[in-house]
Amino acid sequence: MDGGRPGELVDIGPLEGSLGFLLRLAQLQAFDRFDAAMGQPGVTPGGFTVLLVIGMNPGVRQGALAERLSIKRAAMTKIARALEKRGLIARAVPPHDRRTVALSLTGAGAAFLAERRARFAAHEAEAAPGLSPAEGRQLVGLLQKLVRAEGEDAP
Amino acid sequence: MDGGRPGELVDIGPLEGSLGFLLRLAQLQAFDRFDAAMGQPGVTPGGFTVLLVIGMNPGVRQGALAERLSIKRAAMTKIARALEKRGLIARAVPPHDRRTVALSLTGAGAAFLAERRARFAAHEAEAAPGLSPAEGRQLVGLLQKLVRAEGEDAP
DNA sequence: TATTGTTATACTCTATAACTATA
DNA sequence: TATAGTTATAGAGTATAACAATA
Repeated sequence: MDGGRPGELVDIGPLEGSLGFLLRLAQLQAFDRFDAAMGQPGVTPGGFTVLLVIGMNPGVRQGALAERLSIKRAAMTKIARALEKRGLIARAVPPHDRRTVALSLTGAGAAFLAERRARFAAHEAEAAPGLSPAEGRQLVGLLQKLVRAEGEDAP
Repeated sequence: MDGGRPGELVDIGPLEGSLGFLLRLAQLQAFDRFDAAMGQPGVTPGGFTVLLVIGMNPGVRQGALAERLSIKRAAMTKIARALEKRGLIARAVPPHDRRTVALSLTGAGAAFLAERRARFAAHEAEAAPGLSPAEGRQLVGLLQKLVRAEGEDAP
């Protein structure tokens, strides 16, 4: 697993300090850690995220949720349908605007979320293996700053 | 495009400081920036990465390349085949171990890479929009530390 | 006309398992 | 038997375009 037998050394040159490459590796690692922490009965990071945010915003419009999470509307439809099919969320059409769909947790969804929320909190607490708590906070702060700069024309 | 009309506010709670969620947003942004910088005639970040590393390690074994880039062998087969089909790399079976495949750039591949390498360097230079150069280096440093801690049992 | 959600399609990336040919 | 590459298959994620219902 060391990846470095003599004769097998591979020089990745400028990738060593490439933000894009490092983000990919970090996300692969984050996925693995999420799976390990949240465990067995099928929750993807995306699905959990959606459940969590619906729980915090009962009746949230499906499109508003998609926009907030940077998920395309078409993709959100699939996610929401799947969660509804599993009985974790309810989808209702409000009378005042019948184009929209309001999302909320079912009892089962709330229970499901409650049970995993503690695991998620623990997962986030030991968020960054190999980094001190201060470094972890620093990393999060830098990423927030980076992400907020997205698409802004005038700094 | 502001995503914040009254009545549309969506509280994402613990996601605000979630490393996994921020990594996803940052990677989406990095993809967009890569596309904008590298432009038109089809190079995915993955394909470019593979080309770049083959260029720096002529004759590299396909499996060693996959391991170094954290790409599964099966996936690397598809990528290498596609690059070969486009005439950008050559695949050769060395006589001393005929199970393996050694990868190298063709003339066209070398030209293709040379033409894009400057663009990539420029892309990396302005790597982190909204971050100062010092913050950018700090972010890269923290990600490197995070990624290196991956799978290590004894710190 | 514009917006919301839906469907269809496609492409990338990832993961797994079974197969082959070599060692 | 072990390894390198291949193939097949599956799933998640993303992106686009066209569509229906509603505003």
